[in-house]
Amino acid sequence: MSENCEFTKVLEILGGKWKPSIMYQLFMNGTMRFSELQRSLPEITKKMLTTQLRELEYHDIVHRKIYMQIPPKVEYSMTEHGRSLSPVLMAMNDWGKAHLVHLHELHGEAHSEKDAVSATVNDEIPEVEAK
Amino acid sequence: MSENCEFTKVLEILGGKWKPSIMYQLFMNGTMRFSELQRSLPEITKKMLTTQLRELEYHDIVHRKIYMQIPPKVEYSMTEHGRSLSPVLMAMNDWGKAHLVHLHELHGEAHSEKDAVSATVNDEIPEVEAK
DNA sequence: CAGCATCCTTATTGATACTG
DNA sequence: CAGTATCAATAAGGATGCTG
Repeated sequence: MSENCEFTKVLEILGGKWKPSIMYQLFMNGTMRFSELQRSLPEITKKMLTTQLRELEYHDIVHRKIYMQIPPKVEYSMTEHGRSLSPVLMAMNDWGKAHLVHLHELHGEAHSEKDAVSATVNDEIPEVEAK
Repeated sequence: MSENCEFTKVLEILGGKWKPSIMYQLFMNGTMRFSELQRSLPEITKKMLTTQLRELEYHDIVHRKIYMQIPPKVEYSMTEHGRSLSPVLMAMNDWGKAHLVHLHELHGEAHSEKDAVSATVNDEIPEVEAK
């Protein structure tokens, strides 16, 4: 129950479709400009990138350094606090590399996962163990 | 970019408001019945618990063992594959315990985080470094 | 007991156009 | 360049009641 709260909060911070990817980029490259991040994550829109960065900044995960100049220049980097997330990110990344393959073997890449979940069938009949 | 895909997929699997908590319970208690899980996570609804468990089952993270009897009895447990997620869960849990406190210091528990993010202000003026 | 079906509310993500 | 603003679409989450 308290555990539940922990995980929920942690997911608020690093959940979201792009946050782990953004953090990973910043871990790898150190300091990055807005446009660099956008190039690294080709599928993210400017709006989403801005939103996610603002949330990460709010949680003191990334630092935003604004250069007062024309044209504007803004650099993002992990904060001290943000760097403490490294083990979590790395654990996720490692697991992904090691185990996502397994899922592709289970069900081919094709169909929507939601449909597949709904379609769960029971062709399994474990032993009947009376109460 | 490939990294992005990794993280996105991993979040599909362990993202969702309750999945980490469910998995954590199963890690701690081994095998649990549906009703036991519900008691452990008092705020989850039956619908959400069912949905999340089905998704975890689809991804071969939890095993669902059905006893053909009246009244029904269903037991959930982590699969072999699911147990490989342990490092990720533990990293999240550790980080939560160690660093969530820090956030409470930054901004009091009160206001909605979304509002707070929107209200981010710039009273910070870093050095001006021309291009 | 362990769900499923239905309906509904909120949150997240995205496309597009405009701005200092 | 680094954003905002607006609008629209989709997804996630939840309340409630019914069922084998």
